[in-house]
Amino acid sequence: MSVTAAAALRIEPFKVACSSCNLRELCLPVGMSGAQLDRLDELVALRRSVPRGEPLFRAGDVFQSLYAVRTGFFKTCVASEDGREQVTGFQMAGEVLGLDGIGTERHTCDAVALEDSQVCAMPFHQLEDLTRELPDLQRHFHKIMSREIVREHGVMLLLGSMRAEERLAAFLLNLTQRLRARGFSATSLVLRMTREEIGSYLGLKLETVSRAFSKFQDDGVLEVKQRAITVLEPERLQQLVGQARC
Amino acid sequence: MSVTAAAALRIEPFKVACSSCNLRELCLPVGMSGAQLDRLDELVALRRSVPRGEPLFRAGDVFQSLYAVRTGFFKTCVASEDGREQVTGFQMAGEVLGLDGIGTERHTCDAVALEDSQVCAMPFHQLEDLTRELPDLQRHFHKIMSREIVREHGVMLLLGSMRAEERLAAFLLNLTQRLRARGFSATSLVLRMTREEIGSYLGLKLETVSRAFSKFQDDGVLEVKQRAITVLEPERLQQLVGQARC
DNA sequence: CGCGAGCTTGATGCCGATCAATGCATGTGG
DNA sequence: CCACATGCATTGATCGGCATCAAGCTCGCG
Repeated sequence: MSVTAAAALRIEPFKVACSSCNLRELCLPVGMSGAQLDRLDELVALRRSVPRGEPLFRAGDVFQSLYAVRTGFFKTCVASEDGREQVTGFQMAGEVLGLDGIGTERHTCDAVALEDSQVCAMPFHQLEDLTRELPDLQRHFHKIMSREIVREHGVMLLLGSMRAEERLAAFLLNLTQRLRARGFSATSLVLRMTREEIGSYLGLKLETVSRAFSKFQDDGVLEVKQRAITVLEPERLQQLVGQARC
Repeated sequence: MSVTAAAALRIEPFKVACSSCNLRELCLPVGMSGAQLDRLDELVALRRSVPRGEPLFRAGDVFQSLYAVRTGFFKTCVASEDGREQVTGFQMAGEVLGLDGIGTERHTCDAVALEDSQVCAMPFHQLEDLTRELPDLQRHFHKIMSREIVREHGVMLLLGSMRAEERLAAFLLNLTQRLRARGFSATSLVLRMTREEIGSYLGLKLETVSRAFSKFQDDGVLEVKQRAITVLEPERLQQLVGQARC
């Protein structure tokens, strides 16, 4: 589908429904009953397509909705005044985007599609209203926010105390785990992001990321063909992450 | 009343009440009316004292309550299996502890008092119930979680792309801002944490933190006497943080 | 007073940044 | 179909910032 055709279909003609979505075990509706799902369906009325390279939202944009990734892949990144940029996360199907905007009513980071993607938009104030009626939904929403905080703790640990190869190993293990949870192979994957984006996320330069990939390949831990990665020895990646520094 | 509540009241005979707390403009009750505050007062029935060096909770503990710091100072830290530790934050009066535990029903980090401290415990399930009745409280609670996410984005930027002196400058500016919001001097402060804890938070070794302090002192930006810091030229700290890398 | 925890300061070395060149895949126009 | 441009990745050489190792120093406290 061309970019312009995708734009024309910005409001999808198909009925968007959590109740019939194959991501409902990963997304916001986890653990909700049929009647509850119907209520959520009313809320999630809008599906949006985001072509590769385009932002779903930008820092400074007024915050209105949370977004659940339906298909595709995103990165979120923050920037300081002087232009330094930091990728703060990568999001795949079933994951939620936009939590950063709740605090200030404006988004504080950019969310950019790394491939042609679709999201479900959930107007936040309506979602808040609904969570007051549906305790299960409220509970789950709070868990999603809390887990994001815990995930970021993990990234801080990585950035604060791991060496380059350990960081990349942790990153790859995290990716494969999330892919496996979505029914994909845990051993072969195609990276959606560049070496530079991986580096930004891991606090490394792209050359260092590239060297680490090559090292892993030389050691027989991975097979690397540009962005196509095959994990040959996952347990050695695991070792690397759990290893003491020096 | 539970045994533990009775114990706490023996230590602390005063009625704990958000409505009469001088932190109500910084803490959970921000922007709430008198009637709403009364409801919150019912919830926050328990005050707990935590002596310096003692944990308020530990990773693995069952999650039951959020805690608002009333007096004192805390650090939170996560550890990986191999013993690496990362300080993920420092919390002062009016700030909330325990958000990490919501996702898994267990705490995922340690919260340790850096000086003799007091916290208000808020049983989380009761808080959730109350937020369903008080939209203002719900809104504010969501903002607190979101701001924690945004704060961590900032730390990721710091850890991923700043050099040692920039990190320390950013840290000091953040501390002084928060102290000023509490009515303290923005120029003179006493650090509650060791060089090692600062280093852990900033992804540096304690020697590097110490050298950066000395450098700032030599440059006339700070006066450093062990943990007593005087900021002589805040604008130069600000410069440092906003500066491009090389 | 002497001990110990925490802090400072110096010397050295290493990891990853930087600079630079080359390789490789994709796309575009002649 | 080839020539060429472009974006991304790899690889090598060099450099620099921070970690590491190792003494001293300061201050509070029993």
